[in-house]
Formats: sequence, structure tokens, C-alpha cells
Amino acid sequence: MVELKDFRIFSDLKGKELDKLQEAVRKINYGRGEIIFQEGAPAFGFYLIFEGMVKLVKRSMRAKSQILKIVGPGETIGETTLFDKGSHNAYAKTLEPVTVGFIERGDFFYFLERHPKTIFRMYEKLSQELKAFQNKLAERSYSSSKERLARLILHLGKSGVELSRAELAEMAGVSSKTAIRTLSELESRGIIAIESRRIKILREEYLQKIVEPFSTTLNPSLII
Amino acid sequence: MVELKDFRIFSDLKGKELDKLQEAVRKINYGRGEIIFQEGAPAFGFYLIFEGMVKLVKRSMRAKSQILKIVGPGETIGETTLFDKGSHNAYAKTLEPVTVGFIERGDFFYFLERHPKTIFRMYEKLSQELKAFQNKLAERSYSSSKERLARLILHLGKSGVELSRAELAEMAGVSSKTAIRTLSELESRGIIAIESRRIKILREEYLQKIVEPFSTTLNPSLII
DNA sequence: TTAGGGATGGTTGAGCTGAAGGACTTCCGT
DNA sequence: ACGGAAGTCCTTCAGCTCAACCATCCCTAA
Repeated sequence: MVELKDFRIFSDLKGKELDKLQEAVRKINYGRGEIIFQEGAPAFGFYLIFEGMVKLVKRSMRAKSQILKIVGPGETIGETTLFDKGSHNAYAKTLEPVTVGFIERGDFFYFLERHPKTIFRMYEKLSQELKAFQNKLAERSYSSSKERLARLILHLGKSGVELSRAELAEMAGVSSKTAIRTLSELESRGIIAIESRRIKILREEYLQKIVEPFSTTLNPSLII
Repeated sequence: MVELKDFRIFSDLKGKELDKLQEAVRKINYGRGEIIFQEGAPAFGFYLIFEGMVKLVKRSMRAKSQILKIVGPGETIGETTLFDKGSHNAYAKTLEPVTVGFIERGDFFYFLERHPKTIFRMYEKLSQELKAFQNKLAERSYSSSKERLARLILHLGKSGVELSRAELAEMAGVSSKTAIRTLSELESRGIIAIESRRIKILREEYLQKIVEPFSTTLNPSLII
């Protein structure tokens, strides 16, 4: 179980400041598969994840959903609602038993007024997140389902999260059938090994090769 | 030409504070079609747009590009590089003659230390932007090219920006042929009127109808 | 304890189709 | 009158949908 000091956004707070912050944190436990907040629900603060993995998902009218991201200990959810007093843009569902810390908006403002440097770290985090989504959006235009899945496997490979085929599909933005087919193909070619939900990367070079042609590394000759 | 006080992120600064900030701003003029910063180029600060429209674009190795957004007076570009000292994630190109104000990172930090409340407004802005991109990403998974184009037309209709077919395509994430075909179809059905690059919406209801089925309004019956 | 029966998740094949791409022509501004 | 943008037509194919089937896991009742 991580502590407040392990959150990157609080990395430059000292012991006493962390203690002050601690007072504003209310810990809540969830079982596996529980909803932390619903899409469209009014937001009153944000959440620190102390333990367990959580998925952030946007639902569509049709059956399809898009998993925006999967976050774990040391990360936050709902932090985009801090200032606009609006509602949650996606729903958050636990992938396993989870412990979060909830901080009410007002309490956090009170803290921020005294320790404004914290918001700088949060701005930095948000910037990175924004860039990540800009990249994902562009990736959707450029690359095929196979490439997106390969990139996803490379990305998840390190984190060790275990997801269902449907969840992988909802992350990569493909149908579950396509995800299944692609995974089977990669397995039969000896590039990955699958044991139920655990995907092991056997030949990273091959995955890289699938991904490479569209990597963000810019080909100088293409710069106008 | 807008002034500093017209920028939403500076909306709660007073006259004297704005004057102080003004000192850090260096104005630069660009002609139509010029690059303000290149994708991958190191970033030294950020830009305020005082006049003219600018497109932010990510390029892929293939011919395809993705227009991330189109911004105009009162908005900023490059503000995601403020804290991470990295490089630009996309390139910025003017759509018409443009006047920007460049603020060097160091100068802005100096200002922020004295006026920390500004960063709150900027965080708010960034949050909204992040949500917008999350929504766009989800939209890519859900909706057909026709729906995305319809939504884009509705969105641009109000702003009055004039774009080429290729640019419309690069915003919606479709091929230029598809964009052309869809526009022609909408025009022949009397839903929009096109005179060269100016798109006029004749029957908004019809566009809404194309878009509706996937609107972000949540169908309560779908909430688990 | 074991056998049935859901429910959930995974797999596979076949066919369809939306949208991309290529090749050309036409239009229009400079 | 030239070059780039816009438009048209036709072909092709990636990936979705439909449909059927299998594998697990968990619950309940005999």
C-alpha cells in the first residue's frame, strides 16, 4: 500500500505538509468490479489510489465502450473536475480490491492556498496526460488495429495488469473479435505467450517491428 | 486584436498585474501558412494568440496528419511544455496572418511565483482540454465517418473558420475523399450549403439527427 | 460430494460493408 | 495557362457483425 509521499504530485511536500494533507483524506475500500464514480455524476472532489487497479471508461449509447486509461497506486482519478465543479466525464471501476483516498474539493483548495507549489506538479501531470491523449487520438487515425494492439501489449507488458479480451479491445478501440484474432495470431507466431489473461512478451523485437513504422520518431525528410 | 485581459486564463488579474505580465510578452507576427513551432522542436516557453487562427497538427510517418485543434485569439499554444522542459508534441501552423505573444518559461515562472492564482485558471483550462480529447478519442471508436464529419460541421459552423477539404478530413480523422463525398451528399440533401470553403448550415436539426445517437447524453437504462 | 445449470468469457468461421486508395477529370485562383 | 484543390468513379480490403460453439467458474440442489 503506497502512502501520500509516494504520489508524484506530492513529491515535493515535506513531512509536516503531508500530515496536514493527510487530514483531508478519507480512505474508502472497494471490492473487485465496483464503481467508484459514475459517468455524468456530479463531482465533489478527487481520488488518490492507494492500492489496486482502476479503469476509467467512457460509455457510448451503443454497446461500445472506450477505456480511457488504467491507473494504479500513486495515481489520481477525477482530478479534472477540481476547478470546473462539473460532473465526471467517465466512470471509474475497480479491476480488483481497491483502496482510495477521497479529498473534498473545498478541503483541497484550503490546502492549496497554503501550499500552492502542489498545483504545479499537478499541472505537469495533467500536461503529460493531455499529450498522451493527443497521441492516442492521432494513433487512431494512422494505424491499423494490429498496430494499436501491438502497441498496447508492449505498453501493458511492463505493468503486468491482467485484462479480459474485451477490455483489451476497449482500450485499443477494436472489436473484441479482432482483438482475439490478433492475439491468437501473435501467439501462433511465437511472439507472445498467453495463459488465460496473462500475456507474456516473448519477442519484443517483433512487436516493435509492427509498431515502428508509425512511431512518433519523426522522419526528418517529412518535415515541411 | 485581443489584449492580455481578454485571455480567460488571465481573467482574474488586475491592471497592474497585467502590466507586469505584459513585460514578459514578446510579440511576433507570422504570415499565412507559416510554422510557429515544429513538432519535436525543443520548447522554451508558450504562446498567446492575439490575432488569427492557428492549427495544431501531429504528423505521421505516412502521409496522414491529424489536426488536434484549431485555436484563435485569446487562446494559448505550447502551454503543455511549461513544466516538463520537453519538446513540442505537435506543430503549429497559421491559417492566416497571425500575431502571437511569446512568453519564455523562466519569465513566466517568475510571474507565477508572484501571482500563483494564474496557474489555477490554467489548470482549469487544461482539464477541459483533456476532457475534450478523451471525448474525441471515444468518439473515434463509436462513430462512423459521417457522424464525425457532421459533428465537426456543427462545431465549426459557429466558429466560422474556413478550411480546405483536406483539413476537414484531417480534423475528423477520415480520408479527404470521404470528406468530399460526405459534404457533397449533405449539400445535395439540402442540409448544408457550400460556397468554396465556406460551409453554411441550412438544417441544423438534420445534422443533430445524424449526431444524436451517440451524443454524450447518457441513456439512464445503460447505466449499470 | 457431485451433478446439473447458468452466466461469463473466449474462439472460430463466413460474409458484408464502410471507407481507403488509385487514377482521372474538372474547377478555380493567381 | 499552369498548379493545386476539389470532385468522381471504381476497386479493394480491413475489420465489423452475425452466429454458432466451447471452456470455465460458480451456485444450488440432490
